[in-house]
Amino acid sequence: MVEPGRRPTIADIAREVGVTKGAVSFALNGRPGVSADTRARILAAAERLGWRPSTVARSLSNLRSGSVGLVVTRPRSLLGVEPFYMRLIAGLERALHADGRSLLLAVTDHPGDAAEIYRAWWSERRVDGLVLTDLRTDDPRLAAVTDLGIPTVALGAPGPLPGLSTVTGDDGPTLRAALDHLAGLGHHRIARVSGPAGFAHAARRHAEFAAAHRTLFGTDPRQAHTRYVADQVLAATRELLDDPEPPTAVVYDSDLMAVTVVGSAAELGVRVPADLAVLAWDDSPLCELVRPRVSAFAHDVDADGATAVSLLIEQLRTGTPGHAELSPRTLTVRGSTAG
Amino acid sequence: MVEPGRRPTIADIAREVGVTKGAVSFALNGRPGVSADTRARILAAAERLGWRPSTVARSLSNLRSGSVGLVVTRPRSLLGVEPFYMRLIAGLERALHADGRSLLLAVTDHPGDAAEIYRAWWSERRVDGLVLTDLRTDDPRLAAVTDLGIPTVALGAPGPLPGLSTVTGDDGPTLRAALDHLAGLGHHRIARVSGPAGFAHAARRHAEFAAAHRTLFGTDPRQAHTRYVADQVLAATRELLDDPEPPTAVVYDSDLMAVTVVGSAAELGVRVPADLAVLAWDDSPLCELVRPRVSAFAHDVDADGATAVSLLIEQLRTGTPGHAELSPRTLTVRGSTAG
DNA sequence: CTGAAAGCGCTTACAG
DNA sequence: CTGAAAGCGCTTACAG
Repeated sequence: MVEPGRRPTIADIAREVGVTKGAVSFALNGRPGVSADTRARILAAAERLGWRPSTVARSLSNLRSGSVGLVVTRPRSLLGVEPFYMRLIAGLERALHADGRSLLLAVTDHPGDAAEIYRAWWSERRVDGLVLTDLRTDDPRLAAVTDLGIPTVALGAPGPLPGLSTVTGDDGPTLRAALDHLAGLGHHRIARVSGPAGFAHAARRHAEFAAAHRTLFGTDPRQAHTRYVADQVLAATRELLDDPEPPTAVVYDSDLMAVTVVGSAAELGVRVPADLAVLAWDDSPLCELVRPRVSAFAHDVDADGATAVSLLIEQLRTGTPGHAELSPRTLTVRGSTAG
Repeated sequence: MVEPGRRPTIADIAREVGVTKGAVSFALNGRPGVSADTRARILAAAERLGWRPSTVARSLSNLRSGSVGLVVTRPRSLLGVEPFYMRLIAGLERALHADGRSLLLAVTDHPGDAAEIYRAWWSERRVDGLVLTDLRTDDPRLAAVTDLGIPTVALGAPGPLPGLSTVTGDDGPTLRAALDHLAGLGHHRIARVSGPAGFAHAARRHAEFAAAHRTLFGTDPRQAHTRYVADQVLAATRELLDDPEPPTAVVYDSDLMAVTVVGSAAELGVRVPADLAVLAWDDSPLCELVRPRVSAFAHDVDADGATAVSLLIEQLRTGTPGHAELSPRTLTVRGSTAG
């Protein structure tokens, strides 16, 4: 008998069926070592009592927490509007949930805190592994996870990293496709506004865009680095437009950046797309909020999150990091780059 | 000696200092029962070894998980663009983190799943309590958490609920302020587009807006219920505008709704604010993305999350649910309701 | 194949 | 004030 309110344990089942707790554990975990008849009676009792395994008890035995950690190190003000993070979190949670795991989340405005949080999580045995995003050039977090030996997957890493699982992507083809699309519309002064150079992905795209531009036009493109904040994006754009030979098209490093510019076109003194074509890296419903709607390169955040999770789970099982590709980016043409 | 890679436990500290594990536990938790000298030596050893408590071990002893659960039951497609959820999650995480707790998150497209997830979390001892949002009229989750006896705080509940902590707000004054603001600009045909009637907050605001409108104008206002999806919001707006005496101002139930309408004003055949003034419930940077910028009633999501968390923690400690008020809403006037 | 026992890393009621 | 021991709910190596 289990008094109401108390949640049943394997001891209750064992008493009910008249076997040991060990036998119950074997039966419930589908391991050999218990007769078919006993197993059936144990499963029936578990069902009848409404037994579910205690996650913490199992974790303590396993020395595994069942959780995967993600530290989002972006300003809170950005988090609300930049759709990427919510989508990433939802995607990771879905993939982890499907494997009976959960996501441990921390949000901090200060990037330097991340390594400290990892250290605490690891020593408190809160996480079995980590998902890293927004890798920086010379990222201090890499040393931290390597030193501590935390199984980790780096999502969107520029390339394979020693000891980590990585989900990498080659942005070159996408950036060439961006240039091709715009050049096909008659543009030949095509600039780019990039995220902060401190981000590995921004630095890499910066270099790859330059290379693609040189191949196509034989010259270096104009590119600006800026933070993902509205007024700085507008300032960077204004500076590009102040050039004696201003660009007629700009590729932005996020959908939010591009949407901000299209929304503020009048203040910038340009018409989109007549004076300035605008193309976004990353797509989201934000791109459909402004007029003209914003052309964008979409990628499948859910799929990339699932890829990262499966690599990490595999690494937890085998001890060996794995590598995979980001989902490809596909262009959706809308009004902001109309012909 | 603790071999490298292995994380130290209180047994290591006990051996190092030459006392029992119990003494170590008392010392580390600041409880009486150990001499000042021993305590100091224990703390020093813990520091030297880099000891941190194992969360799962502590949870198993305490029979408390240290986690609070949130199930977000909105379509994933909405989650990316609607800033509220990411802000709520970040706010809850911050408040919980400050208390050494963590947020367990699940995202599901299907509202019916939530009660099932609560049940699983509870029986697996994954959570100590829950945060409920987006209460529905006759919400099946209420019966579930009451039956199971899960400590729960309902954020944005219409009023006190038996057995639950609640953070409630009176929307009446805000809706009257909305009408006053618009009437002050000369509007007297003021409609409202509301979220689905199934949501308790939408139903309540619907009724309170009607009451406020009757008080001010002596007539019932036109109001429409719609899902938080772009085309349905536009359809509802179009229907209002098709009236022989169309409204000259509309109050929308979210910033995203209002921004969608302002972004699509041309398709709707209206100029904002000349033909149609637009006012949003909830503020976010989205409101600054379109032109004209959208006037909105802001509230402090972070503060409300912190309030919910502190009520829940108090309830976990005392067993008694508490009640508090939502942060007040403040109007930011922008171009969409310019004079 | 089966069962009794130890162990995961903590906390705490209880006896000296 | 101090210490030895049992317990939280599982898993699993080991002996019958």
